[in-house]
Amino acid sequence: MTDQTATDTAADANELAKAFDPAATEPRWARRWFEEPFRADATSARPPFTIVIPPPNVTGSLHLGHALDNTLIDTLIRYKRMAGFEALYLPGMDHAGISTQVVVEKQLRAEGVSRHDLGREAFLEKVWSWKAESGGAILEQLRRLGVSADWTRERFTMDEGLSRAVRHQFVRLYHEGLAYRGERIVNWDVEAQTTLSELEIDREVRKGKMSTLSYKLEDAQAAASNGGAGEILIATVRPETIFADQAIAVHPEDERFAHLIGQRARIPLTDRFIPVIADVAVERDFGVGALKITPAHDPTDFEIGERHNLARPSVIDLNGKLTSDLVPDAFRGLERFAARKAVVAALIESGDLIEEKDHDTAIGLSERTKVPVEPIVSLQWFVNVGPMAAQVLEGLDKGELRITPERYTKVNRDWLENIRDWNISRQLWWGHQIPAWYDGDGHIYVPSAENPDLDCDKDPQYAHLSLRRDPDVFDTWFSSNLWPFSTLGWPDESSEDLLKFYPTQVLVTGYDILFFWVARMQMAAYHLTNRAPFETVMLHGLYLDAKGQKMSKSKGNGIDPLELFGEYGVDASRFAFAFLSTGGQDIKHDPRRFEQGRNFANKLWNAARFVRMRLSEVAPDLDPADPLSAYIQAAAEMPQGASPRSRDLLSHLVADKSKLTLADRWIISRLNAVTAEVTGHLDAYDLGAAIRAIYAFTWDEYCDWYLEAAKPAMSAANTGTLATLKLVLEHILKLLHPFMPFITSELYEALGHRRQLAVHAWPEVNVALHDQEASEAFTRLRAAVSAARSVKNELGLSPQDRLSVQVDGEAAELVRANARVVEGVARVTLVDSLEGRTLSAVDAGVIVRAAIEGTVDIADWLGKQRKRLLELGKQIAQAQGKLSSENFVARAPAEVIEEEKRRVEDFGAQKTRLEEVLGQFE
RNA sequence: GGGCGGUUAGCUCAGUGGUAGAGCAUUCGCUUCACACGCGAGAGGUCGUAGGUUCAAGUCCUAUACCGCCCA
Repeated sequence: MTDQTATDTAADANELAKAFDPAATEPRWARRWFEEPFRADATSARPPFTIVIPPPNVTGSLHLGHALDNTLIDTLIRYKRMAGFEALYLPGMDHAGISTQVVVEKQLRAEGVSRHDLGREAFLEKVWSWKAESGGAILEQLRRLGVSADWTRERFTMDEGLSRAVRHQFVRLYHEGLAYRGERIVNWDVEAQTTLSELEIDREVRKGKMSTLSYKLEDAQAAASNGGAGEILIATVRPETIFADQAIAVHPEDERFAHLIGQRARIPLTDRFIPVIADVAVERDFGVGALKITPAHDPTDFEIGERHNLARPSVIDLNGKLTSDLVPDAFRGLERFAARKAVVAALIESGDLIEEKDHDTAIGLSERTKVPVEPIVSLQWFVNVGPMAAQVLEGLDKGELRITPERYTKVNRDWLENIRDWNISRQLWWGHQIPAWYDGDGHIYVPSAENPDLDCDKDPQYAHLSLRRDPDVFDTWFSSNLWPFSTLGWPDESSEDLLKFYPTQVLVTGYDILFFWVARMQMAAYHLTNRAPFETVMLHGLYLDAKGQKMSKSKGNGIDPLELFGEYGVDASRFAFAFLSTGGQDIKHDPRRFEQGRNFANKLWNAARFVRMRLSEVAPDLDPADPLSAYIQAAAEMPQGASPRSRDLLSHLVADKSKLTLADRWIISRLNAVTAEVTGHLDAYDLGAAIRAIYAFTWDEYCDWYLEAAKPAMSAANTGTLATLKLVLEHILKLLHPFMPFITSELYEALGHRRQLAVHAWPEVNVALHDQEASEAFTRLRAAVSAARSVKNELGLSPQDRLSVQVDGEAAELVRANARVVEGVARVTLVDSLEGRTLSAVDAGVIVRAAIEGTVDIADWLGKQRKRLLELGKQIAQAQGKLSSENFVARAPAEVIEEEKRRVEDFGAQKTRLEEVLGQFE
């Protein structure tokens, strides 16, 4: 379809639009890259370069963080594809268990329905239809972003293949003894009705109360030993849980309480007595120094309870309500926070509340529902991740995996070193149902290692049993941790894709999911595939709002990427993302960066438009037999062999410099240097530096200087200049393509190419293109032009006014030899001599003079020159100071010393001339 | 409590040892035949503070202040 599509384009219109219009260009390419995806070939001989997308959650649509992620990924992928790699950008999405279920439940609630009203099957149907909707929106956004993903390989974490991978992971971990079922204290989300892992909880400090309660000692003797006080005071922030108290704990070395250890005290509002125990976990400085131990409702208490063999009755149910026979009737059935108030009131009434004071309490909130989590004791599935973490740490030691910015390696390590068992079961419906079955006696049945795919209730060996499958599903990260290899065919280890594209080269993601996702992928990959899942982890910063705050739905400060795309264009947005991404720093939103991208796109568009116009004007006068002319004329890409390839053309051009002007030689030399620079930055994954280099070269050098300098030579007689114009522009398009794929593809086509730019080769660096002489000479010409412009400005002339100037200095001869360029660009006329008083501008190697006519106010000019003189004096003194220091001369490298000497000379010469110029006004 | 990042021009940010940069804003002048989403000429920083290392420090080290983030 390539050729057919190409017909309906700007390439065939006679002229490009005056301004770049993203809306007129982007949809066509976006559609093309989606409909004809960049397929990666597992059988190719090219070296692989793989990046798997951090799969977006199907909870809605993409935010700016995703747009940033995918821009960076696509830029690297497009670069590597051009550079000769078998580049695979593997797209897909995450079912995002709890997040998605919460979203759909919220929708249902708005309709007055609960998931239980629907039942599991009907509810899942709802979620799948939401997945289709959300997934479609995400896909559309990625499509608009122009990512060159291999859409034939799109994956979803609940695909058949990926679900199979999850099951294999679990079965294997179970038989290795790493996955187990046990009763532990877990974090319960009373709204979502599921457990949560540590990572799914946000800590927040809230204002609360700390209550000091009186627990009456059981016998009089104890009371006596307590200085007559018949009580022990404890501090708590959760008085409503006292009914589940199992002990009072004090620090073993706390003299205040030593005599009470072993005594018993009564729980207020009840008739039950609990022992006073000693445990080192008690903080002596907290409250009054004694704690009530409630194993079922606090993680620390749970641990203390385990050490002392305490029972762990629960008094709060899964809905967060007080329950159990232990709770007095008055409070039974109350919601936990209401219960707290009621219990406090009762304690005041009974006189057991000694004190209540303000206290900042750290509480855990469910990341998804924002509800305070309730620690509860429950039978759940866990993974002992210690051994897996150890494998990753070993790999990090061996340097098998690089993280950039490097500082995150330590963060990664610290987390792995202090890792705790991972609760992987969730009481949700949306997700991978756990492949574990139970019989009536509570025995566990898990598929065999030999045949993990066979359900236990279909396994003939268990036919005599009545098995019930665990209704729970896995934590969503228990599937996304397999993403880099499950998407490539694992557990089928002979999968062609897996063999070719795994391990992947880079993982690009925000540092905020280093623990959630990156570390878990590391562990799964090392354990299940015996290797690191990626060579490099490239972490970028978070995309913050203009005030520097995290964007969030609740704050309503989010910015929709589509709005930015609409306002500035996708290329401009991608430019901004690349430009802003430096060193993993957080990114504060700044519309000015998007404007810069838009302006840059327009600048490039107009440069191309200009070049194209000039070339088509002269094309009829050219001889098609000449290869350069043929290249210039080409309205369509020449058939293979008829036209030299562009890099050969460049070599051809510089081989015969007679056809080139100084400006041509200079820009080709600069192009080569910039190509080397950009390539180096891209290889180092420093996209910000790369785009900056391209931007500066395109705007400041190609447009501002080269195009202006080339204007006088744009005639049919100068095939060298015409070819240089086109060649350098095409190279710019190639260098820029990974960053701004739409406009570059469009312009490349408009310059007569049929094959889309994305599949062309990356420009090579060629030392033969370096031209020191031209670089130095053109720098002098630039100085002459700038000086001439400065003089015109001082004289208050309009740019179009012609001014006669006289040029002196070392570079005078060079300037005269290139008079046409200097006269054209600066709009001056070079003359040999001038009458009367003159006003001058001095720059490196040149002094440009113009006659002062009439009543020009030169006070301003004189002031500037004097200031300049002072500056020069300072610079010279500084350089001379260094040169006269024995230490400097003895220790500094020779080239640095040479540089300082050169400065003294250069500045000295300028100073002399300035003094001379000013002398005539003394 | 532990760890990390930031502090550079009015604003937002680049810049890891050798003459301080960009975009925007600002001053002056321009409908110069690619571009006013533009062109030219300017102005504007003792690089948070205090020490130190070095021939040489925005850049390396130490301390410190303030802002932000992560973990407990």
